[in-house]
Amino acid sequence: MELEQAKQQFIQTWGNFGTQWGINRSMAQVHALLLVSERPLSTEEVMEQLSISRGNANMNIRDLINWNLVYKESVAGDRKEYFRAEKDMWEVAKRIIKERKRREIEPLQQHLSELKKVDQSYESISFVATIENIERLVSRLDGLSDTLMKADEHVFFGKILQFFK
Amino acid sequence: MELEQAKQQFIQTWGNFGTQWGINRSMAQVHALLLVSERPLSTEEVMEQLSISRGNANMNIRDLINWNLVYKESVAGDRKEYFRAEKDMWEVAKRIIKERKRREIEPLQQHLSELKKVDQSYESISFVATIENIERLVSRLDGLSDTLMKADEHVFFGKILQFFK
DNA sequence: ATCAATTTTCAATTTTTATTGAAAGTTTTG
DNA sequence: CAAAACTTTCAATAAAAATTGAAAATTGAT
Repeated sequence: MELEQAKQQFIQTWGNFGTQWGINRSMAQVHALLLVSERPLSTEEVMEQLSISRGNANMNIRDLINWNLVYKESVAGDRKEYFRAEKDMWEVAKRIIKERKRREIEPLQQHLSELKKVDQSYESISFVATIENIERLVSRLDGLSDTLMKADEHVFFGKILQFFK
Repeated sequence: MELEQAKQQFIQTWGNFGTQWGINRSMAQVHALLLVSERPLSTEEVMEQLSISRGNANMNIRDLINWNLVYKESVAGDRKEYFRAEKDMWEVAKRIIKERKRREIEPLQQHLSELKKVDQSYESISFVATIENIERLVSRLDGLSDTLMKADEHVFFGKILQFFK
């Protein structure tokens, strides 16, 4: 397979994978494009290579910057902004986890904790038990993700695999 | 807050949370409804309580059964099928992980491995390196999920937290 | 301060995804 | 085996989400 073809393939695959995890296709594709690009790209280049509109390209690049997965970069003698993706995938994973935690897990925990304020009664006992069950699970996975974010990749996987084999 | 109100709230929250993770709202809501229901429910009851159509209720219940999160249950003297959710949330998490692994992670690994067959050339070196980086990350997270699925909840979190504090 | 280059916004539109509901299929009962 | 009870399917429709593109805003060079 030719390199350009393989890159296109990757962009498609990454886009599909993204949608399955609640990330919009364009955003995942822009991310993929920047991941496999040797040099930083301008908005124009992203538009062209993915055949998407200026607005779409702009918004998704901004989003990726907010997720800390893409950086602005300036190119000498050019006024345009250029963009470059973080390529260390362990870093990428940590940043995605960090953001999803902040945007989704923490609000969920907030909501769950509110729900426990339901009027006490015989019937509400098992409801509260279910909510607490969910809370326990969420906070454990959350704690695991903290561990993951703070740890160095090799140490993290090294120690865990060691333990369970 | 009243119990019924709290249950409704939970159904909404779980539905929203689901959509953020690529799970369709109705499916997450049916799951939530069954999670907080004391007794198994029939398709009719699901339809009524969530105000959704028969087709929608049926399909999402089937899906939940395929995800191993919901069981059929028969009620004596009633010909209808009734449905009950798995309420041990640690089990729920393990089953979701298992299914997403099978449906999404494994195909992704397959694709990535194909992409490495790109024509070798000076330019393709860094592309292959990026793909290998992603492969390494995916297979490590995948291994972690295996560990998680095999381990007992308390042992798992006990040991991991022990290690990193 | 001007103005061309560039970026951002957002209402309108398109595309994708989810939902409906009625018809077809299946199962169970008498 | 007829027919009622129940479940499944799927083409049509509706709703939600993503995308466009042109206008507005911003930037920065002179």
